[in-house]
Amino acid sequence: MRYWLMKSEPDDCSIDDLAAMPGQTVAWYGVRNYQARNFMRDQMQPGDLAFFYHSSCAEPGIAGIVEVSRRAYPDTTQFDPASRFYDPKSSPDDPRWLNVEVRFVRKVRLVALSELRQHEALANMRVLQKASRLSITPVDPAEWRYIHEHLIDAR
DNA sequence: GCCAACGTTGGC
DNA sequence: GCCAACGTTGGC
Repeated sequence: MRYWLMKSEPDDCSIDDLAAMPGQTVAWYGVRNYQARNFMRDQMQPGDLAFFYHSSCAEPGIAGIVEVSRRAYPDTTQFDPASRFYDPKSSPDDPRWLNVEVRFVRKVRLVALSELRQHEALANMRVLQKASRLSITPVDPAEWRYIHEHLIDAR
């Protein structure tokens, strides 16, 4: 069982959008980066937990907790010419892109990126590194606990 | 809107 | 296989 941080643009799908979905689940389609794909394919398992992170928005930060609810399977948008995620080089026989599915667990007060930066214990988090663009990153269990104890459940 | 970082593409 | 050009991400 592992911990993750998953970025979503709230204009696309916010934590509130996820909570409002049927079954409170969403397919994490559209990942077109091999490192992130490999995390999904090789490591992410149902039951894994993740910070749901709002990116590319006015207040970037952790907005909620989600759980992996389905292991990786072929991303259907890669075969859809009408999709912005269409990949003409991928074939159904040998799908290049996969996605997991995640389920809403809970919303948390927004823990801003600027706030995460203030904690020495979190300095190694991938999301805090300069120009960190990877949309799915592993989170160390100690960091996961620290964020809960000091930033989410505190106050 | 700017721009740094960095992944991908494609010519050679 | 190198590497320049290009596109994208995402904080600010």
